[in-house]
Order: sequence, then C-alpha cells, then structure tokens
Amino acid sequence: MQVRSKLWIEVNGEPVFGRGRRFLLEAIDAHGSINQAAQEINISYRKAWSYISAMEKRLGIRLVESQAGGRNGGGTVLTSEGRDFIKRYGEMEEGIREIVDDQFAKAFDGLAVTRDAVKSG
Amino acid sequence: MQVRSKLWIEVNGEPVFGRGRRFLLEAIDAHGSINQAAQEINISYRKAWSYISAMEKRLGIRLVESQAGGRNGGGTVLTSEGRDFIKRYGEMEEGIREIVDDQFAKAFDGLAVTRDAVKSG
DNA sequence: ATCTCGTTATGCAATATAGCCGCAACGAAT
DNA sequence: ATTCGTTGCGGCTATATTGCATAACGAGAT
Repeated sequence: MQVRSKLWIEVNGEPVFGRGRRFLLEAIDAHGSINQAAQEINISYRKAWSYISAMEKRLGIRLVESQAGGRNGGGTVLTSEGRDFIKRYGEMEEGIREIVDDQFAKAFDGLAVTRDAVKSG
Repeated sequence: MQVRSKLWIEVNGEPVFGRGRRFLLEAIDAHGSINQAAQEINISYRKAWSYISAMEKRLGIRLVESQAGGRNGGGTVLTSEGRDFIKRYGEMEEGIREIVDDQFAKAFDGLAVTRDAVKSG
C-alpha cells in the first residue's frame, strides 16, 4: 500500500506543466534537440512539439529557443526562463513529496490491513 | 496560474482510494444505500458498485455491509473499518492540501510572468 | 550552384485506448 | 409485488496518441 500524488500547474483551467513536461524540457536541455528528447522519453516528436507549443502559449513564456537548418540540422535549447521554471517546479515537487509521504505514514500507521506493505513503496 | 494536485492510494500499482471513492463512501454512510449514494454524487450504480468491489478486493478489507431484500429492499452501511479508512484518508488529505498551496506560493513567488494570476485560483 | 542531411513546424486523418453506460436477469426478504 | 443489491457483457463515446505529408532552413559536401 502506497500513496501517490500527481502535481501540475494550470492556467485558466488548462494544464501547462507536470512531471511529463518537466522530463521533456530536461531531455531537451540534455540533448539540444526536440527530436532526440522525444525519443529519449518515448513520445513522438509530434507530441513533444504540441506540449511545448501549448506550454509557451498558455504561460506566455518562451521556454525554448529553436533553430532549423545548419551543420546538424538545427536544434533546440532552453531559455533561461525555461530553466528557471523547471527549477521552481522541481523545488515545489520535492518539498511536497516528502510531506505527502510523511502525512501518509502518520495517517495510516497502525492500520490493521496489509500492514507489512505500509510505507513499502 | 494555480497548482493542482491529485492524491490517491495504490495497492500493487492499482488505485484503491481517492477523492471520488471517499465521497462515495461518505454518501453511503449518509444514505444507507449504494443506489442513493450513487445518485447523490452523479455516478451510475454500476460504477459505484465497481469502485466498492475493487476497493475491497485490493485492500482486503470489508468497507461496507450490504443486505438485499426486506421492508425497504435492503441497504448498505459502512463497516467500522470503512469508517476508519475514510477518517485516515481525510486526515492525510487535509494536511496535504494546505502545504501544496504553500509550496507553490514559495516556489513561484516573484516569477516574472502573469504575476497577477499567481496564487489567484 | 546544387544536393544532402537532420532538424523544426504544422495540419489533418486515422487509430488506439480508456472510461462510461446501462441493459438484463437474478437473489433476497418482507 | 416491491425495492434494492449483484454481476456479466457489449457497445458507445470521448480523448489521447500516432502517423503521414509537407515545407522550410542552413552548413557543408560535391
């Protein structure tokens, strides 16, 4: 038995950022390419691009800087705002995860069911 | 811009409890009937029953006690374990919600984008 | 000059997946 | 007969995801 949580940010009721999108941006940061990033996290380029487009539109921030053409065909890098956003989100998520685990352990400690599984995951 | 979170409990990777199921059990407690509870929270009896069945199976706890037949056709009430589970979950959720908002405010305070919307929702 | 290569950019159709609905038939008890 | 619980099953709908197809871009090779 384990607790799980999902965390995301919305603008006008539309999701703009969550774990998946975070991974995407991080992968872009690592590879310098939307294409390669998408492959790494096993989503299609199409979807990756849609995510980015929606994020930027809804947030009103330029998260990435792209260039087509050139020696290696081009590439995409994060803007400083993009990096900042990831950092903030990471901090938030980190802080929350601990507290969720904490509260779960506190609330369900001593439950007479599948006791051996409590706090296992 | 606002943060949203979803919280649930899993057993072996299968969801067993969350906000919706909590409401369902509370409604059963209030009405003494799965049927009426389902109507109250706008889900079909079919779905309500599926929820309950899956919960009990995966948790290995009897959450409700049902009886078919009789003067009013029967009914369903919570077991003490069921009531206990709801209580524990409620405590956990309560403690977490505040902290999520808190962490969000802390992490995204001063972000130079759509500043007026931060902490609005 | 032209060609090649890997990338970004974008719409649209097709497909896959999941979730939901609700019938239908039965059991129980009074 | 009534009222609710129990359960299988098949179909529907909504949404997510993929998969073309196309175009442009620009450095370097030919």
